[in-house]
Amino acid sequence: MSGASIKDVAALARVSMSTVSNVLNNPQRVSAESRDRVQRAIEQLGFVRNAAARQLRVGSSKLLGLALINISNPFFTDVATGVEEAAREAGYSVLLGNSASRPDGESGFLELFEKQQVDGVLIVPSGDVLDKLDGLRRRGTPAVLIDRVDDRRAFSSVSTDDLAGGRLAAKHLLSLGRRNLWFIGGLLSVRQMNDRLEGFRGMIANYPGVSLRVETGAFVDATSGLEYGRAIASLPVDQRPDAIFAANDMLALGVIQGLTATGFRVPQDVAVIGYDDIVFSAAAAIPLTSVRQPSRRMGSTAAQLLIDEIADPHNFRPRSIVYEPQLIIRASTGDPKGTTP
Amino acid sequence: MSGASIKDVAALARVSMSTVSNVLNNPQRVSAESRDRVQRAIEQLGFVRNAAARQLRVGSSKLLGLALINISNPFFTDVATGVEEAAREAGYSVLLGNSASRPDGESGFLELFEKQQVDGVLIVPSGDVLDKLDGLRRRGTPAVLIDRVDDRRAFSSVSTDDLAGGRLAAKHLLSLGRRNLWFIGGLLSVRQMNDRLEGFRGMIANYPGVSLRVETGAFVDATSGLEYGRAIASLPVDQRPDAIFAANDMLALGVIQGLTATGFRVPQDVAVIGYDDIVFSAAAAIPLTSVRQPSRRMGSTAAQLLIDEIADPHNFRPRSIVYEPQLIIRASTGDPKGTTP
DNA sequence: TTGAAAGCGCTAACAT
DNA sequence: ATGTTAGCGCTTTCAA
Repeated sequence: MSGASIKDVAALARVSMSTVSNVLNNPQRVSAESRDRVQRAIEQLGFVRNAAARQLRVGSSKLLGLALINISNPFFTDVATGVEEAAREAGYSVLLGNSASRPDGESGFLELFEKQQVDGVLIVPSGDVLDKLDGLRRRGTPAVLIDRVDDRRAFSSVSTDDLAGGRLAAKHLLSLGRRNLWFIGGLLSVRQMNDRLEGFRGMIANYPGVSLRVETGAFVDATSGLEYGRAIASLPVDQRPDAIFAANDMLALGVIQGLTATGFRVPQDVAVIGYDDIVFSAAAAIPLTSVRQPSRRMGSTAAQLLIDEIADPHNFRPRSIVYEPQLIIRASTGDPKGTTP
Repeated sequence: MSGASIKDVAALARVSMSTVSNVLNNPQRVSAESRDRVQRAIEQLGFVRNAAARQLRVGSSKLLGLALINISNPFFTDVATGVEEAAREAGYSVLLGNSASRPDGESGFLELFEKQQVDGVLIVPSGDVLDKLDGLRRRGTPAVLIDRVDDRRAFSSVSTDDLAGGRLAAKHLLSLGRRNLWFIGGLLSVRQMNDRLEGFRGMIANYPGVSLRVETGAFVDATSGLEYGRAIASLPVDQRPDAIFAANDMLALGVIQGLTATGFRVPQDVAVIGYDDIVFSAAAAIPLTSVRQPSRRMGSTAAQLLIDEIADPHNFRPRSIVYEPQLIIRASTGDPKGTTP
């Protein structure tokens, strides 16, 4: 029924437990003959090393924890793909946590990660987890932030310049002649959100006669976007926007659906711009203009930073890597062909 | 530096290790006073239980392993969301594995799962893993298949009737008057693929004068779809399809992009139908007709089956739950409005 | 109600 | 080259 242990393998191969262990960890120290016998015994018994026991003894699990806000958003799965690539190359596996699935969100996962003795944590923070991460680090588990920086520069981070991203979006909409702008996003306590808004606002400040309305809520998914889009129809005409900056593409795609469902034309009546440039934005009904983040690269870079820190915790200096966002113009803000890749 | 152990907590609270353990596992057996002291010590030290040690002793990890083919496909993340919901309710956490990220694919993950001592495995199988799963079960780890059945009925499974799905697709295209049909999919050794094709083929057999061409390859993602779509332009006119059934929506979305990029009109020149009905299909440039699978429910049902089996392995009887697929008609096969939700 | 001690499976220091 | 043994942190009898 239950799995075979090193003891069983040793008995079958007529060697000691440490020889089996050496076959597993230092094959060169073992004679070819014993090695063969052990290998055969392992196969015969279907022996699989018990990681719990190994971890307990060695202290390291060769596991990285990755806490994501929402696994349904392709931006995050791209990040995850990047993380997995870099992790695999360095011999690590990744424990993927989807905060949305837990009532206690990301901090629930941090605790799971710590219990599971991961060697390090990667996190796309939404709530206020920095204190928790401090605790983790004090107890020996390093962490790297993805998608936002740590103002105190205590943790390494890999992010995109969200202030610049917000400015890019504003500049583009303003250059199109739009003057009644809306920002739609999630909680402004989430740093990324706030920065995108601040960049947006800052650029607008240079233009007199432009109005900005800020709509924020708890959710930033397609469904909530749809509701925002629909709600606009019931507003007095003079309160309607002629352009919307949505804090991520899922939200933007939903907003467009809501707008078109209630008879608005995008971009003629309302231009819409998103953030992240997820893969589906290019192929959307109305191809979406978006501020692109190099999601996959962010993931692999962050994993690399973390792995370096794990390998040499003493010489560790926090590093903040900030990528430049890139504006991808498509039909949702007026590119007539909408064919930009 | 490194984390505190039960021993440290015991020392600080001036009780024995077993009392600390009891506070953690059987609080009612401990006097209120000791409980308080222990709780304070735990907080003061930032103590977090070492899961490795606990697992080693108890044998159970309260972890479920979920092996997915490709985390970038929303169908799979929907399944994962369902799994996580059901798992969480039952007190389990899930270890999410993305086969695409490993050279050894899913079997690499099965080994990781076994090493990590998961209590059970959920898998959307692509390769031939049934032998591996047999081994796992023999060693005490049950498994449930998602998205396909086990012909030998040795494992429980949750799937959609892919034969029926294939027939649904064929019937729809034929009713539209299409006569030169293509099937585009991945490896036919993958059971789901093969069934979708067989259902498709079976329905076509009832119609004389209809041609079927089958194109299969290693990948079933948007990129490979794009290439298939493009390639059609370079074919002699009499060899071109007037309808394409793609084995999943990612592929279908890619095919449409490839077709439109080379000047074909969808659905006028070529109708395209996908499979899964991922969330982005409704909002695509040309809204995609698709065969819907209840992805999230499949995930939660599968997790439930697995958890039941873990709870009572002796009374276990394999169960196969098969959902009926549903045809969702949109513009890519001619619905003029393309507004079906 | 509490404590002492054995042992889960593995590795690593030490001995042979 | 191989074997013996202690111990990682926890839970769980069993005794007190």
